[in-house]
Amino acid sequence: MNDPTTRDAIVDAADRLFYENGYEHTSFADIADALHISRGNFYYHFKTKDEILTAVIDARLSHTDKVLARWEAEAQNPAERIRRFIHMMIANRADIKRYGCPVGTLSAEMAKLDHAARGEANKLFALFRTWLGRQFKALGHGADADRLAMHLLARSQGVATLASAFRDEQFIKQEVALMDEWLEKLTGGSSRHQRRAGRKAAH
Amino acid sequence: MNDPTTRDAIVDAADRLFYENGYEHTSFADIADALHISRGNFYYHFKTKDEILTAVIDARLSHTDKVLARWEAEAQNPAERIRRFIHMMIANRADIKRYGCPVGTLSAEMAKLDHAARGEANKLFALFRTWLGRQFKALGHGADADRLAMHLLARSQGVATLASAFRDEQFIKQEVALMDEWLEKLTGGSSRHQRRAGRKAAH
DNA sequence: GTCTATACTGAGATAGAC
DNA sequence: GTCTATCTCAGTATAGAC
Repeated sequence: MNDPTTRDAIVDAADRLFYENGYEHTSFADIADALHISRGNFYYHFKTKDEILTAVIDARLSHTDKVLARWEAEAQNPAERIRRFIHMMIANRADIKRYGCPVGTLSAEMAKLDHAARGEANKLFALFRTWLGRQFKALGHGADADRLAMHLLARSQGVATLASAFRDEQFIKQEVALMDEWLEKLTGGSSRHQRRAGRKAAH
Repeated sequence: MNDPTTRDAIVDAADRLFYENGYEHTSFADIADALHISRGNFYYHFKTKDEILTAVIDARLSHTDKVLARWEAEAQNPAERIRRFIHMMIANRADIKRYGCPVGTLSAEMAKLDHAARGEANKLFALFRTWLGRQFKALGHGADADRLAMHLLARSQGVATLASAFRDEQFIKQEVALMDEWLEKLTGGSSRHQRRAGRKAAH
């Protein structure tokens, strides 16, 4: 905690390597080499690989928290906020094409390894789930809010999986357009007007 | 090739273990222990871990081929065949909940490892993709057949990912119902009539 | 706080006896 | 075809010098 730079650099590098190569496939040497630091120095900051994983997940959680709060603040209405979520896939399409979704692939790996951090990793999913659920509720879909949130999460996960398998960015754009349509229909086709009017609708 | 039993037993056990624990996380010892054979015997049949992986993928490919051919033969019309694909998720829901989709998780792991067998593993996806595409084409969606096939594949992948993350079988049923609706709409709501007219209902 | 040296473990792989 | 014994090497982890 005293000198955050080295520690933070380790977490950053580990975050990236876990995403690109997988948690298990990433060794201490890989992280140390990426930072040009020695393994000994490494162990001064983290005693075990699990500790790094926890730190990486925590960093992702707090980063996601901030992003969701920003979307909440910047976007005028729930439909627009949900659209931000959907269009995140466009912004990250190059990474998604190569490595899939960082949330989904980590969660899947933790499930296979039956790793202790599985619960922590899934909090990332839960974060999006509750946030999306809140938006759908605000749109007047109180009873179905969680179901809709899960549905949209699943759609994006599927898109990431296939885009990565077939290395196909175009597919991401196609499916994002379909999700936009779906959202449009859900908001009674009035969400663009709503945005302009600046109010939350109950359909 | 002379005595297929031991070799086949190895492929079977490896198939299961790769699915449940991941390829990288599965060691030779794990497979040997599962079969109660020695590691030496093991290496008589397969020289490297990659060889086993290739054998496992080949086995999955030929198995999938057979299943798709059976659906093609048993179901009366394209809509009914697509429904078989969708409902496969119900039949396998217990495994999906625990370990995700065998096709999607292997493909994702190969992508992260940047493994030589990535192309082979993705042939499993391609098999479903072309088969589904053929059904949609037969339904009269020639221009959109591949897009629809990819869309449906993505939906199922997403369902598997979320069902596994949240250990939620109910979610699979919910989403399967939505996919059924989607298919119904796509076939002009006439597919049930087709099925009833064609054949004894599958109960 | 950072480095070097080193111990320990398990996984991949081989040789050769039976 | 199957086994035991053994080798190598990468990955995890620790101790202690600077």
